[in-house]
Amino acid sequence: MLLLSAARALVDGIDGRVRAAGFDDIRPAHGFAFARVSGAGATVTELAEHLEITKQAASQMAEELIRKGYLQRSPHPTDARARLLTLTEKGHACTRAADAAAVATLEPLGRALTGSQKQALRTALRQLATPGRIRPTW
Amino acid sequence: MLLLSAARALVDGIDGRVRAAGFDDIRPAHGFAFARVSGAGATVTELAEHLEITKQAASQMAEELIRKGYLQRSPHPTDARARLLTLTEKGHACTRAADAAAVATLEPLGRALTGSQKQALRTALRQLATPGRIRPTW
DNA sequence: ACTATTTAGTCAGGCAGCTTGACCAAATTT
DNA sequence: AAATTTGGTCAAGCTGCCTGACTAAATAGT
Repeated sequence: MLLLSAARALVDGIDGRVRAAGFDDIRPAHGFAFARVSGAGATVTELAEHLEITKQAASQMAEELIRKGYLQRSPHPTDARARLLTLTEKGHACTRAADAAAVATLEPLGRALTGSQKQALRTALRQLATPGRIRPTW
Repeated sequence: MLLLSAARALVDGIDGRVRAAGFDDIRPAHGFAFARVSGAGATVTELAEHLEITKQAASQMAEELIRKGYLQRSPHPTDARARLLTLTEKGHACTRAADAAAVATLEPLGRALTGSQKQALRTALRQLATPGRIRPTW
């Protein structure tokens, strides 16, 4: 229960700060999409695999984020079927805000724990976490 | 990310084991309902508050869990408007299975950590967790 | 080189789980 | 005893996901 509550508090904390920063038309789930698209970009199919949803659902989400100005589509450099999704400047600004929000949310925790406690925390979470399977969909 | 992944792994682990135990017609969200209903029981309104959803949604969920044999309705002892939701024997069996599933899922973690590491983990999670707001709905 | 299969993506329709709004009956307040 | 609040349901609608069917480009097989 503590673990679930902490996870929820983290998501709520980040979401609240991101919204407060002016990005109030997106949901936490979109953050997981941004994480995959940032960097070299991603195709709809790659996004779908990362989020563990169907291509159709990923396509809809991409459409929404494009419409809202966070993503853009460009022709894929090597595959004429595919189209590359990348962050717009607004998308980059939003991920920067999310990073800052995460830091701010975790800051009191960072101050409250000693170095060895942080280490123990990482160890425990890593022990439990399954690689991949990040996005909570329940 | 580690924290979210760990939370997801915990939920997936419990869900998988509960399903494997034969309770394959319910979702993790129902576990949070059982937690509130178990004990002295609860009304639809109390359930709604606990799950942070509307009364209508809680009513539907209760209806479903009654239909599937996990809950039962009885007249409320002191309020003729209200009806008390309680666990059936099947509901109790399911919560026992869920408890066992949680223990089994966390068992490797328990073996891997020293006492002081467990203590540090609790401290850290408690620091972050908001009282109430357990159910992850994002 | 030509056919067959796979892969990236979209269109269409449907469903589950939630919402808001309107309402009734019992309890509580004034 | 009238007015308000509270517990619960009915009805309708929305959203985010799903399955199924399809097109076009890439890749594999012969």
